[in-house]
Amino acid sequence: MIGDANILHADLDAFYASVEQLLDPSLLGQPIAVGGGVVLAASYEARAFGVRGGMAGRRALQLCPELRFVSGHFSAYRRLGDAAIGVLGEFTPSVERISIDEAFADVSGTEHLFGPPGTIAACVRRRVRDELGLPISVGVARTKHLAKIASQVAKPDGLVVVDPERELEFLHPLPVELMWGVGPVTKARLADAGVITIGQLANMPGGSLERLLGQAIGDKLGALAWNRDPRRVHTRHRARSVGAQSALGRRAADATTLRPTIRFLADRVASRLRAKSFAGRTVTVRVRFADLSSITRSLTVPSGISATGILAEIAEELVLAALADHPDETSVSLLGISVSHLERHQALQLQLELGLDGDQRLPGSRKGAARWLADRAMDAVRERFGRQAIGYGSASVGAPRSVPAAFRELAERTL
DNA sequence: TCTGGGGTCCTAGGACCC
DNA sequence: TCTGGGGTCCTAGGACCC
Repeated sequence: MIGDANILHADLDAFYASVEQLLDPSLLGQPIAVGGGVVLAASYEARAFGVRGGMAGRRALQLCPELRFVSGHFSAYRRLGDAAIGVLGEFTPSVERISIDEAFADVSGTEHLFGPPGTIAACVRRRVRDELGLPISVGVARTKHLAKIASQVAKPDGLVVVDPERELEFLHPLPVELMWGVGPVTKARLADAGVITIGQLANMPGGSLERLLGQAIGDKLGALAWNRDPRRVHTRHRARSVGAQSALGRRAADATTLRPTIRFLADRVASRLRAKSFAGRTVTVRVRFADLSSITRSLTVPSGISATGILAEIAEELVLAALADHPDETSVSLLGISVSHLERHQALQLQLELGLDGDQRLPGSRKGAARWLADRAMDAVRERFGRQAIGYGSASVGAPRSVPAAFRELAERTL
């Protein structure tokens, strides 16, 4: 006996662009892009010309000369995204938020209150449209994977309910790239093997999928293609890493030039960690060169880090090591810092014992304590007066201008 | 045609331990 | 001295997602 189709996947359509069209109705029906140098989001009218998120603004304009660029209203995205997901939450507490504009919900056991899942989905769509003015597509199915595919098929502004008796009939004719985990590389590998549809993937001879894509991915896709998706909707997720990066155009590949950016990034990451009482044991830096090739270097230390200064020093050492390994590269186009192996931070204690730069190895280092206290004092000022109010000298001027700070904050996941 | 920022997961080799 | 096997951790790279 198979279960019922109780999983909803709700996804706001072209979210940022739809909000802009809501705020300024003269943009309705127009090809618009949020952003400037780079397209952060494009309306469906712009997508019809091939404009896509992440595309260079110049390229987008070539594809669509009528394209209008608008600067983003990021606080409105936050408010409206929260409100839309909040509508789902009025039907069930079992809501798993995936991003600003997307969530799963499990409506098992709510039928006596609100009717069958398809009715709930229609109601969610109507309410988001009536109360917030935004289009949202919803997929309903027995598994998360199928619900997600259904919402993609439903777009724009649609609803698709997959009958549990006809799941494979629905799934197998669809192209493989609709599956979660199939991107451009995997799609191309499958195409080389003559596999275009999910049904073809499902029927590949035993073992050939694993040989083509590796054990884990092969197994996973094989299961998904037969709609064996064991994942449940969970309401809470634990973050595994925290990071920040900045594109730099072209900067000279030397420590003096890069130090302010390293400070800026370390400050962002470490203050987010401290805000939630986390620390991390592994520091990873990413250096992208002018030709867009990139490398990473990482270091794992015995106990967690959350002080800006210590993180910045480790990151700088790693960046220097990376540059030393590539002496022919003379310019850097992006720097990133990320901290993983997160652990709960026991206030001051670990930081006191930490110490990584020279004499700080001594337990109970006064320098470590002083740094931690200075960081906390700065965090407190920012809490009252905002992030821009105060910063370490070099970090505060190191902020690159590529993307608004509000966009960074919108993309952050809560720890 | 040269693209932002914040994330997750997988692979593979090497070090190290038992 | 060379040989086996298994497990864990770290590092680097890569694909993918929103």
